[in-house]
Amino acid sequence: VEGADRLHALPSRLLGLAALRAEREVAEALAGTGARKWHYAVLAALVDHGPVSQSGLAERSGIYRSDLVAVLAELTGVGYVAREPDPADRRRNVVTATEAGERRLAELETLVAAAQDRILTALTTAQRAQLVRLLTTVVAPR
Amino acid sequence: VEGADRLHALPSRLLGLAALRAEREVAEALAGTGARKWHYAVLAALVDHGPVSQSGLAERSGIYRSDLVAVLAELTGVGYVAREPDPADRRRNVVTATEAGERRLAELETLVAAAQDRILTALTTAQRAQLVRLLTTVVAPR
DNA sequence: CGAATGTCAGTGGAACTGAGATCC
DNA sequence: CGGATCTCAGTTCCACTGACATTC
Repeated sequence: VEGADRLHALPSRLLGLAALRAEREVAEALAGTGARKWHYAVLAALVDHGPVSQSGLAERSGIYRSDLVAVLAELTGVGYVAREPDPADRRRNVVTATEAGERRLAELETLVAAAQDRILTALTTAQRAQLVRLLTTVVAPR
Repeated sequence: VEGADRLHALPSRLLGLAALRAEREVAEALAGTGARKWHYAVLAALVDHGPVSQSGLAERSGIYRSDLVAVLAELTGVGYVAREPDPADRRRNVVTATEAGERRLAELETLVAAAQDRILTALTTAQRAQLVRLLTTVVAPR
């Protein structure tokens, strides 16, 4: 029988390990400025696509709409986003990134980008692109 | 400005998403027979490399020494592994896979393999190998 | 009415920490 | 003695669920 290392080539295991390190790298990078990954995700989603309702924002950014509440409370508390009732549908809140929020996003952007670089440090530029392509395919809705 | 989708091409995000789906797929596959991913990891590590102490097993399989205790309790409880004090060093326990454990591993193996297949269903065989190669490089000790 | 929205409380799993007991 | 090993208790974080009030 071959001395196969079942664990070390298992895709699900490799994904878990890589994701764990990536998560940590990002968290560590953002921790210095008191931000967490959802702060970046929410700000990026808002700046890239404009104001939305909370449920729409949850869908865009991937956060759960329950957990979004706490994140928005933090971000509005420091003035990075504004949350106002939608006059057209009073069930909804319209969430908008403020100018301070856009500046904050730019700041976080460099930190996140540096973290990505640290995560993929062992890969060439072409390999990084390929990895992103493969992962995008894997993650794509069936 | 380009309408760039910062989030959708972010490696750390893609890794997190893919890992989450993979984790779920494996958990779901194993849940049918009452196993969890650590059961497979521990059995595979034991069968592939032979008996070890708990700390060695923890290192091999990636589980924490603290959490390993509970997993071993479950596996010894149903007779898949044996845990005996090491006569040469009585601080240690020697953990061994029983014959029933080897049969159990074979059973879990097919379930786990099927889960991997479901995870990577959108990729060709060559792409899967490439993904494993890239992830292995990313995860490799620096 | 049913359906959607925002909010809150809570669950379960996993990674991780700290401390004790035993033994080298 | 210092250091390693096993064990237990507990913390923190995150994805996720369920329920509720309000509004469409």
